[in-house]
Amino acid sequence: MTEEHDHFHTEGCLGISRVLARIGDKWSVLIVMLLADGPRRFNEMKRMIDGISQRMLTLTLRGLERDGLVSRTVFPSIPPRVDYELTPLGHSLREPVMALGQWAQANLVGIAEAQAEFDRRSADAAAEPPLQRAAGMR
Amino acid sequence: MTEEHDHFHTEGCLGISRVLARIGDKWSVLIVMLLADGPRRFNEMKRMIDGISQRMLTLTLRGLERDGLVSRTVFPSIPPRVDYELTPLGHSLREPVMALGQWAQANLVGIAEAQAEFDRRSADAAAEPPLQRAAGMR
DNA sequence: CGGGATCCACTCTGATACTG
DNA sequence: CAGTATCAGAGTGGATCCCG
Repeated sequence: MTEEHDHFHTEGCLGISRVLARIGDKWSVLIVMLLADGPRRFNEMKRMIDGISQRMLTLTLRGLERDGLVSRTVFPSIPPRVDYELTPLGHSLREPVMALGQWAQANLVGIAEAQAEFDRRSADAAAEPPLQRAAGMR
Repeated sequence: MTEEHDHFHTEGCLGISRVLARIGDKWSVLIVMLLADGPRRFNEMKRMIDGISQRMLTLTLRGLERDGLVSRTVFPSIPPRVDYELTPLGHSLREPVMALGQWAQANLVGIAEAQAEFDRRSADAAAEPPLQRAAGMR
């Protein structure tokens, strides 16, 4: 069942990769956080996120629904109405995600600084001649 | 700077997408967890993870180094030796990641069950005729 | 040993058009 | 309104070869 291409101490973090594969995409977390306030309709969510295409909203909601994080309720009315809502499991995911978000905000500047310095040093390294002039290239 | 294609309550979760874009890839978390035990050499890590290609190991380490999560130390010996180590920032990331991992493990079965039922219902839906037989479904 | 460079396969995402 | 279907482009990851 569980493929073990990583054979160190898998016990501690086998599920992380799984979870990250699901919520690590571009929209899942945004949708979960959006649904945290309560049920939403399809186009309502589309408008609120609006960088998202209807395709990705559909696909992401399907994935979340498949994993039991989101429930889908169809009202057979005219016009049709479909509500998406966080399941208890989906709500429970909010806590660790929020923790990650708090870490992110707490360290945003630190990361930005590290990036800036890394890029600066990379630029420096690229600026100096790539050839060895140690032998006295005349 | 910060593009706002999501205009709901961005304050609460703007950094999450950033962080997920970094650690949400296939190997970053694995590497961070691996380095949690202490410094490791390049090929040593490659052997321990072993599903990974040298390319992705290099790329992932570069990304982590750029964000200040991992430090790279070169020993100019023969053969060359390079150690990778978690920075304090990298170590601090372990906590929220572990929280996510614990959530994952706590809910692995629930997710698997949800997936199984979803797939089962999808199969059912695909099996029955795609045309409406509503006129006679009493 | 620790990479860099290149090529290729696959996936993910978005844009567009059509359906019930 | 709430999707589905198809296509095209970008991005991601792997395999291979090469270099210091």
